[in-house]
Parts: sequence; structure tokens; C-alpha cells
Amino acid sequence: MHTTAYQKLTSGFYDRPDVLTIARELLGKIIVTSFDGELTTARIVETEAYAGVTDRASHSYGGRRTARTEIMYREAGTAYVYLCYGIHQLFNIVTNKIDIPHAILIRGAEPITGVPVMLRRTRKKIADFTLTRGPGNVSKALGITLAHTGESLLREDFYVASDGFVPVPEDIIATPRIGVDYAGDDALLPYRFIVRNNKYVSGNTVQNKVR
DNA sequence: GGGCGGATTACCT
DNA sequence: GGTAATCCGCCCA
Repeated sequence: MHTTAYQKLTSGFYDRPDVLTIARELLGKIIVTSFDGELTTARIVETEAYAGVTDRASHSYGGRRTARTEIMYREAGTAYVYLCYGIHQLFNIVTNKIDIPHAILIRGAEPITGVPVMLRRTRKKIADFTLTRGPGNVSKALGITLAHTGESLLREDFYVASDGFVPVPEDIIATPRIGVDYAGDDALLPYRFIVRNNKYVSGNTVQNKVR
């Protein structure tokens, strides 16, 4: 498997005003990491949009700027990685203009290349659907850590690409986001995008409800 | 300087 | 369905 047919997404893909459109279009795209010469790739099947200062579920709600959230205000195509529950490192992609803190959480992906490397990183023995299902597992399998927060996705060893595949519209479902009950009414917004019937999508209960 | 809780996961009953 | 694991970020003092 070579990456020569992959077209790296450019600044223009990320630098657009509608974070929901970008989150939807990221379905089917491929995350590529080649840290320490170890190539791992996986096709995105689940995303969540976080719509900046007006979104109560977002870390940047109300324009909050801290050492951690500062990354969200950077240029489109920057990686925002943060620690959740003291254990899991969650990978987001910053979108829109500088100072507009939109971000998209990558919640699920389907392994393509480098499964043995992913198995070692996750300390799993078998490559079942849990390998890259759920945001914590996606980062772990692809080797994405807190050290990558603030880094550009336009670089050579960490980016998102297209191989021309696009899910048909009927296979894309929008649902409420997972684990954001604290956000009041905003927890009900359909800002989560999933590929229908894909086993690498988390939260199947919600998926079934929406069906 | 201290206390609390989370954009989760895996393993338990 | 319940909960332990595990720790940084955030807020308040």
C-alpha cells in the first residue's frame, strides 16, 4: 500500500466558515501518520463539530482563552489534542480563520495501513473494531499525543488526505454529540456525523435511536 | 496552593 | 447498568 494516490487536504479545505460542512466532508478522508518512520493510516467514519464561542459544548464557549484552548484560535489545519479523564488524548482539527475557535473531534476511523503498529501502540492482541473506535482509541492507534497539539496538519508526517472516496449521502447520518450533557440545549444539536452501519462508529445506541 | 471534574474506555455484575 | 482508572486544566482563594 502506497500513499501516492493520496491527495493531502490543504489549508483551503480547513479554512472555511461552516464547521458542520467540514465535519461532514471529513467522513471518508484518511488520517496519515508516519511518526518515527512507522506509517499508519485510517479512514474517518465519525466526527463531531464544535462551533466556537457560541457552542456551550465547546472548550472555547464564551470566548474562553487559556493555555490549553489557545490552540483552537490558531489557523485552520492545526491539530488540537487534549487530555480527557486524565487518560485519553483526543484529536481535533482546528477550522476557520485565526481567532475563530472552531474544531472537529475525530471519534472513529477504519484502519487501512499499519495495523501491526496500531496493535502494539494500543497493546491489543487482536485487530477487532475496538482498535480505532472511539476518540481515545483513534489517537492511541495512530500515535497522536498531547505533544502534537498546535502542530500543523499540512506537514509531511501528520496529515489528512483524500483518495477520492466519498460516502454516498444516504450513508451519512447526523446525530447529537456524545458526552456533552453539560451543554444544555446545545447537547441536542445534530453536530455529530457518522457513516451508517460502520462498525468503527462509537455509541451505537444513539445511532440506533436516530435510525 | 487546593479541590473538583471531564468531548472516555474497559471490565465488572 | 455500574464504576475504576488517572491527571491536567480550570477556577477559586
